[in-house]
Amino acid sequence: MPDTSDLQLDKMRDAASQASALLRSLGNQDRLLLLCQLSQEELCVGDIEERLGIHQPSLSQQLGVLRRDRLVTTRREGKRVYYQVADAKVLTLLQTLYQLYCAE
Amino acid sequence: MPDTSDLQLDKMRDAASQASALLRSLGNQDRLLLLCQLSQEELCVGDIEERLGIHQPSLSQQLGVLRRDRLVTTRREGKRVYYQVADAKVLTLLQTLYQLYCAE
DNA sequence: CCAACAATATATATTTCAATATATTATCTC
DNA sequence: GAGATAATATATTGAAATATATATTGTTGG
Repeated sequence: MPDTSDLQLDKMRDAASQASALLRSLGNQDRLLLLCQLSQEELCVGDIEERLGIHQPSLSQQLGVLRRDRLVTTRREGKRVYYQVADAKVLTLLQTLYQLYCAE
Repeated sequence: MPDTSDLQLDKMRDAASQASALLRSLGNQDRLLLLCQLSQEELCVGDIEERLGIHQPSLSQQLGVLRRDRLVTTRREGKRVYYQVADAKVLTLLQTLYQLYCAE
């Protein structure tokens, strides 16, 4: 029979499973950079390509990962596809990371 | 010749490189769980094993990763090795993750 | 149909994971 | 001080996931 501490451990494991999945999604230089861009404004693939100098197929692949993990959503406008951040947790984490690595 | 925006991009890339490395270090369920334990108090391997139910070799391997990435330090006391968190950024991130996944 | 924009496919190299086995270090007992 | 034991670390292996570069395909608008 599970006791209180086992239940707590299950909850911790569940939280850790979700949290570590998000950390892996962000744990790539290119994905992190492009999420930083998207956290400021909605952008299409070409915009991101130009800003970050990441080649298109590579960019599309990373965007595909973020789509799969439901961290971004897309909107097509003619030939262009616009991306935006779809997960509030991402924005919170990006803010923390900004403080740790980009602020004085 | 690099202009201002190139310099900014270099800085961003550097920050993203460091940040994404940290995210990868934390991006594993077992490592995240054991860092959560260590964020509360210094613990030896056996303590962690008992609390989390992770098998010893697996635990030692994950602790080895955290040592390699300089996120924890160790102190030997007789047969036991005590671990503690050595990186303030880890504590900050854990706090944010706690708010996102463990708080109501 | 052609050009622009984006996604997918393919191939290869690398990293990571998980399980098992073995080694190291320190303590204890005789 | 020579084993025996406890605590921890390392090695090994095979499978799975990820990264990276290039090539190809799909979609839309002109």
